Amino acid sequence: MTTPAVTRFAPSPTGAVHLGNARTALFSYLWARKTGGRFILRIEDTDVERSQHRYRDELIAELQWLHLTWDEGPDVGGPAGPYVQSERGAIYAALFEQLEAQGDAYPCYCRPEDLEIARKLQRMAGRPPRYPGTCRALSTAARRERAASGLRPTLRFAVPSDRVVEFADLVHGPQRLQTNDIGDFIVRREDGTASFFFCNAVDDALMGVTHVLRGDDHLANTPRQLLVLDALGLRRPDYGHVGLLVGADGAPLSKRHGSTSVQEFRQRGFLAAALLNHLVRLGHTGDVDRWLDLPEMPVHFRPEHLGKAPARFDEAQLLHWQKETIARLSPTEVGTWLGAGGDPRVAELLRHNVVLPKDAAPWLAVLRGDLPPLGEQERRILADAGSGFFATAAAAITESGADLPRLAKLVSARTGRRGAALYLPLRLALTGCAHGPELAPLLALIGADAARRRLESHAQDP
RNA sequence: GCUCCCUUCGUCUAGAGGCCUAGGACACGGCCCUCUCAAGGCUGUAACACGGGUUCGAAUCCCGUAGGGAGCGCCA
Repeated sequence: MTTPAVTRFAPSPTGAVHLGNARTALFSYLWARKTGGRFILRIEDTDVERSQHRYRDELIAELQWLHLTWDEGPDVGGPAGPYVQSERGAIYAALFEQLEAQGDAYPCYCRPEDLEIARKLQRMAGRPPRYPGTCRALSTAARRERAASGLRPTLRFAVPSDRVVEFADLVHGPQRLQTNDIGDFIVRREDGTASFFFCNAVDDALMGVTHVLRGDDHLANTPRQLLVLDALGLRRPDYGHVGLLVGADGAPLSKRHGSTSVQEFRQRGFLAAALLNHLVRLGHTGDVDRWLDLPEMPVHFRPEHLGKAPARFDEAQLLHWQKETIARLSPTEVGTWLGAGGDPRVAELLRHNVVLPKDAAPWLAVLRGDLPPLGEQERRILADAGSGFFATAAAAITESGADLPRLAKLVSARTGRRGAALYLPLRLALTGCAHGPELAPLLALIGADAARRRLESHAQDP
């Protein structure tokens, strides 16, 4: 358990960082930190169509926001660079050559349209859609002929027949798959770039990755990658396929579930530590229930407790960790989190009543003197206290100032009211709301003058 | 269609044949504390998908069924 694990996060810069990806990144990060190993960031941008620089920048920004720091990566370098796949063409080229020379790969001249048709036919015939092997047996002459006619081939891996690929999945246990169930797959596209099955596996091996944690959706594809690695004589990493992260309805997380990217949660005002605390419990159980700071998470991370079943993302639970996180923020941190940037006393006052920054708005309005309309029940409580009560209170505040204990003492002595009968009408007159933050600091912030005016406004009515 | 994977309270999960009249956390309800809300303390409701085996004994092992998911791409 103490052998240092080299793990990685290998996103493709084709969109915002999804929660599911963030979770596997977190698990990988924790594993490396737990064992004193290394955590690598690798950018898988072989899909030139969809990859964008801004996504890469965003992705890095989100990981930094989460404080998931990497030891090797595109920005910090490292011994196995470059860490961006689009810059690793030369490395792949040599490997393609080796594969071809060994007879483990062959050029394929089939056109996408033809393959599409073949797939359809196979499906209709009730057979799994697989590459029929058209180009596998092409003679050298035939290959030359096609090449001469200007066709640019892809490179296909020649999957050996009648063999069984076995591996021990870190979370699913022993796996075996017949090679006959796997069609020859493309390792190099027509444009010369490497395909996922190839470069993803190869880079893991080349970068010394020992443990690959990824989503369940890759489980069935792992044998292909193992085949490539074996053919190239590269070391197989251990693979762990964690159950997918799904929405509340059990369907794969998508836009219709609301926020699904790290960015969206950050923009809504969720704290990184809150997100981390929720994610670390999705499809994983540590050895403690309590809120954890990122630096102490590795100790409590238990790879053997990674789950196979899909986990539902439940915002109610995220909210809980958000509250826990807020409770641990320093006053200045609360201030910056709430935006306003202003008074630390305001931040301190609101921190227990706000889970997202937007929740602060009504209270900031109350401080400004912009009270919410009174409800039926609130009016009844005010009427019950009576205008005399508020006249007394307004008079008392000129003596006590914005000092609640003193004010309460005076008003209590003069009206005989105490407890809820005393505080509730005061709170209502002052804030317009029956519940909210502590009244004493609230009063102090409202100030004696504004408070007196609010009390007086209720002293008029009959 | 074929192959593979998954299935414990509403949710996240503990559980690796007897320790389980199934434990914890979140959510929900009640009580306490309290000017209110939040927090905190106590407490309650609530689950082994189904059907067969194996066994003295099964949430745990085996086989089926159902439901869900993934893969079979010049996406990753």
